[in-house]
Amino acid sequence: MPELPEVETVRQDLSRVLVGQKLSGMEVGRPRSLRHPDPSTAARWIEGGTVLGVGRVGKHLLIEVDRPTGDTDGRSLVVIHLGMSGQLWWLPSSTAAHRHAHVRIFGESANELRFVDPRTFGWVAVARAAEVATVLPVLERLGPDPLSGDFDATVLSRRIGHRQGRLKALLMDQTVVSGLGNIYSDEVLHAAGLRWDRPACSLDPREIVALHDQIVRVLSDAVSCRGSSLADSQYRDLYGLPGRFQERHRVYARAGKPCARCGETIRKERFGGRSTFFCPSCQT
DNA sequence: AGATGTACCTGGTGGC
DNA sequence: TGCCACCA
DNA sequence: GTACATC
Repeated sequence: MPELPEVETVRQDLSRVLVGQKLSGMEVGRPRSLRHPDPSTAARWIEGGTVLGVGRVGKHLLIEVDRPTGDTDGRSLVVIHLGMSGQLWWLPSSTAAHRHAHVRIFGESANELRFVDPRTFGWVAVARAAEVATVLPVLERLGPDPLSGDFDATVLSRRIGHRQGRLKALLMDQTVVSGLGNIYSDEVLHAAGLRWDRPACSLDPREIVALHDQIVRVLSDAVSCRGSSLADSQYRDLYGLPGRFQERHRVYARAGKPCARCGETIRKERFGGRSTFFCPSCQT
């Protein structure tokens, strides 16, 4: 399941191969995977354009394309969310078709960007720069990205406010802070020594600082390890290679094993229909 | 506002 | 081997 | 991973 570190890893690799690349077309195999607009209009908006840069906010990838032929303004944005099982592959466009390759974006170098997504929860959207906010309101509602400049303990404290909900729900709420999912919220909470079911507003200033610091530290470490690839899992980078951060997980998928910090047995509980891992002793 | 359940999908795993 | 419940 | 309905 791609979260911020996995998306950031793909962004870095994508930036290397895509910036300066001229795009020659786009093909949509599964309409459901294209959020906006229709396939032929989407193709028209990127055809002949050159990639200026690849950005990211939270779990969203933003590919910036200039439009030399542009009808209104000069730029388009290709926005991609990988959902639970989405992958992006950069390969020769002659490579054999794949059952779950739902969107293909062709580069001039005879390579293509393939959006592969078995579970189909991910999506691709194309928007003209001026209409992004209108067409994808979800982007406007995102909370600060932890690896950007606008996230500090004060911001986090203000965003926690008087929220009574559980800490893990807060971390996974993309409108509070963007990029954390099931794996990294568990890892961050363990690193900060906080229980997942603490009411968010029960944190004292010292704990808020610890939480902020560990959000930044855990995500940064995970990026430098190129993300997490679970045993049965879905995440692979642009070239099909797994990340290494799963080797550093301290709680996620480690139920029954000893806590690396205190030796107590890691527990697994159910929260919001998904697994939550924590140390019952050193997370308070 | 918060908690809970359901829906959207496919594929791999482990049990019997 | 097939079917199925369970998980991501 | 997310959106939405319901208590």
